Amino acid sequence: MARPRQLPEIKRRIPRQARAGETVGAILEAAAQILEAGGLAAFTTNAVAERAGVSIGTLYQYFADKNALLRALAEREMQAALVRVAAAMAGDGDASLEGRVRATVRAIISAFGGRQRARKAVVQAILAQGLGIETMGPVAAFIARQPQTMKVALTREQVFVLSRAVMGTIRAAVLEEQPFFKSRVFEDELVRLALAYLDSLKQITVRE
Amino acid sequence: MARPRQLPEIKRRIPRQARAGETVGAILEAAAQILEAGGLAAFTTNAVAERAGVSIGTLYQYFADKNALLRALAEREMQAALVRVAAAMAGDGDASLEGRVRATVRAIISAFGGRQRARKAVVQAILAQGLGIETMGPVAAFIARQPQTMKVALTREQVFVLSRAVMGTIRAAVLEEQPFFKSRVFEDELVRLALAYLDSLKQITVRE
Amino acid sequence: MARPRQLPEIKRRIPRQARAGETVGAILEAAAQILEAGGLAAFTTNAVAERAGVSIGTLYQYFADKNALLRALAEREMQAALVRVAAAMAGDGDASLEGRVRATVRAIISAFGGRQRARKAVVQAILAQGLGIETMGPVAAFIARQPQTMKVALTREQVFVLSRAVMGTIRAAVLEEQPFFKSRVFEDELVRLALAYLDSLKQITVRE
Amino acid sequence: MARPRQLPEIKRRIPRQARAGETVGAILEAAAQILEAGGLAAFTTNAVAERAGVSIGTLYQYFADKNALLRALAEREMQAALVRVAAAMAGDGDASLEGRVRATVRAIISAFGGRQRARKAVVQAILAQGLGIETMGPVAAFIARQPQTMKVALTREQVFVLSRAVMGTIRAAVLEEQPFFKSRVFEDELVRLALAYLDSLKQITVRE
DNA sequence: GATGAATGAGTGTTCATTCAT
DNA sequence: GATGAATGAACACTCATTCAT
Repeated sequence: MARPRQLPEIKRRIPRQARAGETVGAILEAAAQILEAGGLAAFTTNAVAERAGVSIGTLYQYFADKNALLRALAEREMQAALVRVAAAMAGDGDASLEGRVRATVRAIISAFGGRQRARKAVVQAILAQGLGIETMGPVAAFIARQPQTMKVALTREQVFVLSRAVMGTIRAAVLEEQPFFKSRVFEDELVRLALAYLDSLKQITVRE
Repeated sequence: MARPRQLPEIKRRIPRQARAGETVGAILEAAAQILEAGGLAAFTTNAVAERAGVSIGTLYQYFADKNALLRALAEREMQAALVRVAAAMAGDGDASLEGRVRATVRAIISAFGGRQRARKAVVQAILAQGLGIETMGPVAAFIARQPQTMKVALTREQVFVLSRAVMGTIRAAVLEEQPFFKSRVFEDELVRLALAYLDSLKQITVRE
Repeated sequence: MARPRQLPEIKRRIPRQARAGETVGAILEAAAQILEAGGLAAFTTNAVAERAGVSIGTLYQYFADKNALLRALAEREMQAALVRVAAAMAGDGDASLEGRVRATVRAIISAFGGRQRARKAVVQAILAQGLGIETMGPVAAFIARQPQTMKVALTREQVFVLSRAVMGTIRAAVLEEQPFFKSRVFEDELVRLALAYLDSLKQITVRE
Repeated sequence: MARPRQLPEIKRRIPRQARAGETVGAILEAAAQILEAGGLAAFTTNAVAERAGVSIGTLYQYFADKNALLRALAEREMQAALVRVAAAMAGDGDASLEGRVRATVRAIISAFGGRQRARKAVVQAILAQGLGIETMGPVAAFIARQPQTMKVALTREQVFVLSRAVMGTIRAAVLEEQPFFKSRVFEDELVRLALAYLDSLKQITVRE
């Protein structure tokens, strides 16, 4: 009959017992599965709770509302993507620009490879919340940092264009479910795109 | 969006009278306004009907369901974008590759410039319906056609990368509401991106 | 996922068809019955809709929320009480002060006589909404007007004490479900209370 | 408030240790504070437990359910009011009828003076439980006893009218949050009301 | 063709209460 | 005795859609 509002907080309760940690994990995993199986339309708090094997009340003990759950999921997914990218780069001996660009592109593609639908839904949901790509920030920032190892100083517009062109193309391939998504050919073209753009910047920079 | 499923048909009734045509137009315009003002959350069939000044029953006389309305709106917007792109190219004397690329980029940007929120919402909604960019196909196809005027034959992956890189970056700027969205600098970088990629293809093609 | 707020309005839709008018009446009647039968605890919007024989959606087509329904009910009840009081006075030939006071007291008591529980619940609910007795204002104002026919000018505190003493006592009898509620003896004491207070005011006024 | 019914018992466990006594006290104080700060809407068992610094489980160790907590609170408040009334009378040398009536009225008013919101909420809640004024009984009984020191024997209806008229008027002032609530003028009128009524009874009694 | 009253499945969310630890 | 994670019935409310008029 009345609802006092609070500031948006992702988690309502910090789990202090071991059991609680498992519960949160189960809920997030269930959320990802629901999203994967039925997209955003099937993503209801009741459905998530049921699949997680917990009561709806328990879900709300850890997540303030539906959006908080979505945000937490997005963060988890993005964190995982970041780890993959970093790992891919660390394990690669090829320190050339192309080597690094390729490793990054590949890591992002493979990060989007599993559970495409879930990721798609998460992306959509995040956008719908108006949170923009900021939530995906870590990955974008990571991409943005790479050119700094070159002698080229990028403007913010150039960083934006480079990172969004690569990620936007990958995202389009995911969303459109393109068959060549994981092919070597596609990867090659993305690498070419990034290198060509960086190369054109270097020439200009040198020229001036 | 709930209820019994039927074959997806955009329009339930083809308007044959002038009055009916006006009604459809009014509904679509109302839909765009609602979307612009309140985003997807405010986009309810009742709200659209009310703003259009028709009864909810009348709305359903022309649109099978909410999604059909959204699809029709997307088509209208895309058609308009296409007209702008074509017009921009026709009116420009600069027939060089850069001239054409720039005109295209500018047309797309300006197409997204008005009613950003509405367009954002439409894009989200279209994606949510799983229709992918196919609905945006005409524009993508248009972009894809341009390189053919060069001596370069593009593979489908290359067409995809080129078109999605440009559109994806623009879309990201829209969705993230970047301040430099309509700046000349941003436009320059997009042009550079496209030209650099095309240039890298030419070299390779020539080489082989 | 989001809820735009609106100003509190009692009715959401003004019924324009005959059918709608009946529906509103049925809903209010059902609300009164539910309240009468089970008190505030049983008063759920779903229960009211079901008893009214309409869908929950229809209820919300006419009442913005649960409180709006309660407010509408309170107004209806208070209006009815007012009519009874006015009618009681008009039909009585005894124009003496005691005659008028007695008629008023009797009308109020009998107004509270039917559907006591419903009235009790309405009163509680109105108070819980923080609307205070203002909603019951018409009756209180009516009471307040009576002494003006005497030669006594009452201060606002005196009007308050007189009206609330009478109504408060009656209300207490209702809420406590006192057995003597409708007895002549109880009525006599209320009349005595009002007359004694008025009399004490007159003496003072005269004196000064 | 839902769930299986049991016999109404206020306290589930009688605290025998000092620590337990403090716990009960802390819970009641927390309950009063919550009520004062946020009204009945904010009064949840979890909120009370949290503010009291005990776990929800502990709260339920001492109070069978939410209503029991409310009842205990009402009793505590009423007891405190009673003490004030008694103290006010004992310390007053003016043993005249008016002196005693005035002291009583003043004590009740001041009892309602602090933490008005909490008291208002308690009153509402008690009424909502259908417990009526019986819980407030001690005070009413106390009031009722006063006239016995006179030579007037009151009927139960007269006791009821006298006590409820005074308390009802004060309660109305609290609930309506009247600005003159603590003014001398208001107190005067209440005293006048009580004396006038008592006086009218004496005359009648004497006459017959 | 148009209307708009009516529908009702479905959603997010709360909170009193229990019980294993 | 104390804890707090878990429960789940219950509720208010929305909105796409239908169909009698």
